[in-house]
Amino acid sequence: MSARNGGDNDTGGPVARDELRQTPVAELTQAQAKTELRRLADELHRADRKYHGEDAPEIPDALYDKLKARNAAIEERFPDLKRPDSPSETVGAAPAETFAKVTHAQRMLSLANAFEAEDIRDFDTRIRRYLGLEAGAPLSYTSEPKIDGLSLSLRYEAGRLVQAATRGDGAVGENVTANARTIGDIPERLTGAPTVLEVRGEVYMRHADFEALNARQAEAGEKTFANPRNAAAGSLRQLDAGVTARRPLRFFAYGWGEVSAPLAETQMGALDRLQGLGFAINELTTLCDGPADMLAQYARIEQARAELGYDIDGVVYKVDDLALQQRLGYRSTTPRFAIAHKFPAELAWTRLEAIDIQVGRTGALSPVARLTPVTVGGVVVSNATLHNEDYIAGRDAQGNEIRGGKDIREGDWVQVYRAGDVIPKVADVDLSRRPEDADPYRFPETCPECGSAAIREEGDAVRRCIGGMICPAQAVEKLKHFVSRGAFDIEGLGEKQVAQFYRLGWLREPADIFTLQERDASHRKALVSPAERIARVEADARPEARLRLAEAAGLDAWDRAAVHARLEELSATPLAEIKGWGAKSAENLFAAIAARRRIALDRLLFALGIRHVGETASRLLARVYGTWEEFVAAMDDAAGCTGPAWDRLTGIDGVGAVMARSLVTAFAQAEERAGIERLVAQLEVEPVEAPPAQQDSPVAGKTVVFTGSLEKLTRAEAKARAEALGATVSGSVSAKTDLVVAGPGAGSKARKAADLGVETIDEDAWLDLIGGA
DNA sequence: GAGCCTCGAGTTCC
DNA sequence: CTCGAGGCTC
Repeated sequence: MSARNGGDNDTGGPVARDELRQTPVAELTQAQAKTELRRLADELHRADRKYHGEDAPEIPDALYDKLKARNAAIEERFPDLKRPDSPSETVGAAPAETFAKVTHAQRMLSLANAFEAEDIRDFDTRIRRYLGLEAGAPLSYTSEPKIDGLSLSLRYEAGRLVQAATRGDGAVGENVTANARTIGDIPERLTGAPTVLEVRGEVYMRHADFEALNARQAEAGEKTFANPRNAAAGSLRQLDAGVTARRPLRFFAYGWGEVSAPLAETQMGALDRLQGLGFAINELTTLCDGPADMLAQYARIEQARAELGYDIDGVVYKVDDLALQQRLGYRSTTPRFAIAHKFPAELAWTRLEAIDIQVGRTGALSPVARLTPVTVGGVVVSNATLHNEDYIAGRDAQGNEIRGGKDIREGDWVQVYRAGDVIPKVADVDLSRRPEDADPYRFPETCPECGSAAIREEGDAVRRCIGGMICPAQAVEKLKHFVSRGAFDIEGLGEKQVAQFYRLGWLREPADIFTLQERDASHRKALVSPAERIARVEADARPEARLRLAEAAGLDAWDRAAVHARLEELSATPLAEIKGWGAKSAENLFAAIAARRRIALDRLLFALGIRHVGETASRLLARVYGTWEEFVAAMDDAAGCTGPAWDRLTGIDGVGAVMARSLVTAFAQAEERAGIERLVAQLEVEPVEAPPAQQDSPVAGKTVVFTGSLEKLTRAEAKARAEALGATVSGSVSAKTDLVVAGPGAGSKARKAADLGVETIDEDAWLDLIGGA
């Protein structure tokens, strides 16, 4: 147990023993319960307040946990007595359901990965080439262990910690300020820091602390964590900062975001500066003078790994010179000046019990390995992806043998690892342990969910079910996609609910969502009769199909008559009276659905789930066509895959022939089109304003060319923005070009611009010109 | 036509 | 997170 955690329950002293001699919860009277809840609330709140900044907490952690457990038990037995200030809710700060979102002043990027020595040498070569350095020129890098925790950005203004945010998707994270303040390694105040300073680093948990925490959790009857990283993540993301305060979290600083004044001229200098300000910097951080030195340092850190006392998953190298870092800049998701050299993934052998096929929303048949559960990298894995047909067969997309041509069979012993420490994959097969009766796996040529043909297009890696909305798996996945975050994002209608409603026959397609309330009011929710639902699953050879329907109907086992009766009953029962719903949640659901009848064009386009058309493409299309009517007309006009409408579509930067054909086909096919029309009939589609071409912008009427890589904008965005400001964007530089915006890596176009005497500026200058935002 | 970069789609476990 | 494939640049 760490020094920070007061002690074990048996060291709790008289108070603890007294607490434990309480009346069992089951025997409490109402009045006793009420009194005790008040006392527990007082005590726990006081403990939470006292905990911060004092060496010795008022009560030991084990007792704190017991009091909290008792409070929860009493609340469970007497829910009506639960206090408004219940300690089981958020302590201190105003109760919040989730963390507030925080937009990072500077994006928190991830790092490119390297696995081999070769990758590191390539990294060095690439950087030298990019910077135009000669082979022998000196170039140093910092190296430091890559801590296996979660990244955190700390914002200090005038030396005070004002905000702590998780990485999130890099652009927007979660505000965990109250929690970060409870971490001992994170200073509340800095002296001598720039006015604005964002410190970035990793929150982690030491092995010993992790084990002590798990022991405590187990004793308190709460869930234990699979590994220190999960424990650290789970602890930081507590809505109750009082809980975080009791978790032994630590913090290493490794970088920074926005700063009002430079920290130093080198990476190493900046880290020293951060250390001087009071941050912990990893003690294994060193300076390397080239790839050979970096690899030697990698070997040293790998050696030291087992003794460190905390998890690391590789080594990070960064160009030391900050001016060079700036010249190298960033790609869309990673800096060019840094790379993470990952340790080999942990491997584990286990038995492949079965190969199952899942059907996705596009009809893709994906094989999933069902494994005898095995621990890999601290997590128990029982499923793993097998990618596709070729991967199982031991062939690559060109039909060449891979992995020595070992085909994977049910019953085999397979080697599993977690790619990027997350996604379990099957890496290898032990042929010597293959059972004699193992047959080569035959990839199905019909859809296991609906029996339709599953066809593999020429040159495609995946086999797809052609059943469309006939296929229950595709229908459910389409519905899930429809309600997902970037699409309709209907509160109270998540994956579980749509799957359930589909099984009950209440929803067949997205349009049905908007008629649900009406059907609910008339006590006839089912669009598919119970008899039909039952016939459907009885036609399915797999017993789990029946079981799933029975479960959706709220039964434990398949019994045709009972299922039929339940389906009838549920269809006729208002949602508000169905178990697990209630008046308020039903009301909220219908309100949320109604609120989404008005939907922005880009969300609608994404929600349709047309192949190759994702979030980004939907946004582009919406900006170009503006309104639903305009968009549909364009799809119809382009149906022949030729003509001006087709040219306009494929002329959009980011839309090629494949996506265009996919779009046009979706609107031309009678059934798919009818489904779309049924949906849109329920909606009011908000136009997306292609910001009106401004006549007065500094670039209005000019011809602009973008070249090289842009860092703050995608090319498509840059083009759209420039056009919105009245500029014409061209692909090649000519005498007619007014302005060239050249990012790093610009080649022939920048040279041509120089030859022609065309004005050339960099991306930042461009953003200044058009007014930033 | 090759090579790079980004997007889309599919994946697991908590 | 990773793979595959689409789309763009050179």
